[in-house]
Amino acid sequence: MSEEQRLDIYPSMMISTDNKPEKIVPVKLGERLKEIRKSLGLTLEEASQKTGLARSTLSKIENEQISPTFQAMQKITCGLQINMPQLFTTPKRVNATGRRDITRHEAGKAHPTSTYEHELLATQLTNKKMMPFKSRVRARDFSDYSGWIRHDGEEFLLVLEGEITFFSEFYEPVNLKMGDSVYYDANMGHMLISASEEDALILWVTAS
Amino acid sequence: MSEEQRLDIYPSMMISTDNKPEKIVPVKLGERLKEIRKSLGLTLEEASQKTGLARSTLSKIENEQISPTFQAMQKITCGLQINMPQLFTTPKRVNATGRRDITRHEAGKAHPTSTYEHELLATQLTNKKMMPFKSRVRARDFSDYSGWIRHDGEEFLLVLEGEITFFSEFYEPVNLKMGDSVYYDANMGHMLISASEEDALILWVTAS
DNA sequence: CACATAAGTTTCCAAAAGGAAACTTTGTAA
DNA sequence: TTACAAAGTTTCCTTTTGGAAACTTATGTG
Repeated sequence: MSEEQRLDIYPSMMISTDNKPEKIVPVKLGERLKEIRKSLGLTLEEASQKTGLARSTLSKIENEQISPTFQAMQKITCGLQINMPQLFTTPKRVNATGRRDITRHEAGKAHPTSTYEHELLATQLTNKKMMPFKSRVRARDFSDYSGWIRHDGEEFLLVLEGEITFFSEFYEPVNLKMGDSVYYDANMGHMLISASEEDALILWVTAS
Repeated sequence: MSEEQRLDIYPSMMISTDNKPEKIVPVKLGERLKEIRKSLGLTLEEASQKTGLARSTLSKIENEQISPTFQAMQKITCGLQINMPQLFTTPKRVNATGRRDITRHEAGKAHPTSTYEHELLATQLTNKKMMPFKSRVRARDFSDYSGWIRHDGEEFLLVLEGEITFFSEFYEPVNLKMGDSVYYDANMGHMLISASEEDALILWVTAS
């Protein structure tokens, strides 16, 4: 399969990349931190253990009694596994909201090619950031392809059934069994073939 | 829980988060500040006047001799008319290429919470557009949650094992069996519980 | 209800940040 | 090269942060 072919399975993939300039409003850090901690279901004590900051310190930060040092903030973001900007931005609700699209088992939109049988998921929705589909991998050999597959964005792949060999431009081929997954930049040449007796089934999600 | 993000499922989500708990590298704040100041063509003295911080203080911050307080950082961002995130993110983040991260079956990074057992995938890569993880759904009831889960971005969910009930703010609850999937806006309130005898296993991919 | 326990706040002190001024370095002109 | 000014760094001291423990406030439990 050439790369044009590959691209044609991305019809509704015009992804809304409305990168609005992040307008950061000075936010009450303490308040925000408390929100975050609560949303994680953590007590001060637990947060203390995760961050390495004393629970008294966290309390004071949350109540705006002190202004944490950058160091302290790093401990917080790192310990709670969040990123800095999250501490300053209150999650905005500007993007689309309220959409939902269910795809029942094997009820996706079929899209066969010479090397795959794709089953597109959530095709009712357009303008989505991700494009999920299941694929039955029929290719068995290099020669089933006419070259590297390559396109914009990033791709996540999970093996649902069987086994595949994942080839990519800059890495050794690797075998992936059921349950294994790989995340890669899709502009790096890639392709894959079934390595199991039955054609493998994979889940693919792409984003650009 | 109110409308804030349900952060516990977004551990290493976007920019900058390294996965090492203690070994924080992320930002050389001082270096970054110096870059910014230079690019504005300001001397320490001028920056001092604009920010209200002593020039000695600015010097020490730039040379990483001290860790500024949040207050100081606000004075900086405000005085120099920049956004907080600019201090943490190096602007040169463009489309990466050639990255690849394999996660073997059940070899993801565990991240248990009260309602889920998450297994984060592809955690070696940072700055990715998507965040994939598998989750064992332990919640069995509404009451296991303290409110809608809600956060930025869009989410794709595929049931790998068992059965779940998917609740969302604007739709009737719906049951999803193995192989079923759903795509939705994550800022619409949502939550889910296992409906099968065994706790269900799902694949989740989020993007924002 | 009193009691036990967990969650959160305040106190107190050591440690670190922030500011004024002294000091050093860099750049420029004679 | 010296003289000088501007830029940047370090010192010294005051103010503030951050941590341990005492204290107060919620949340059950029998």
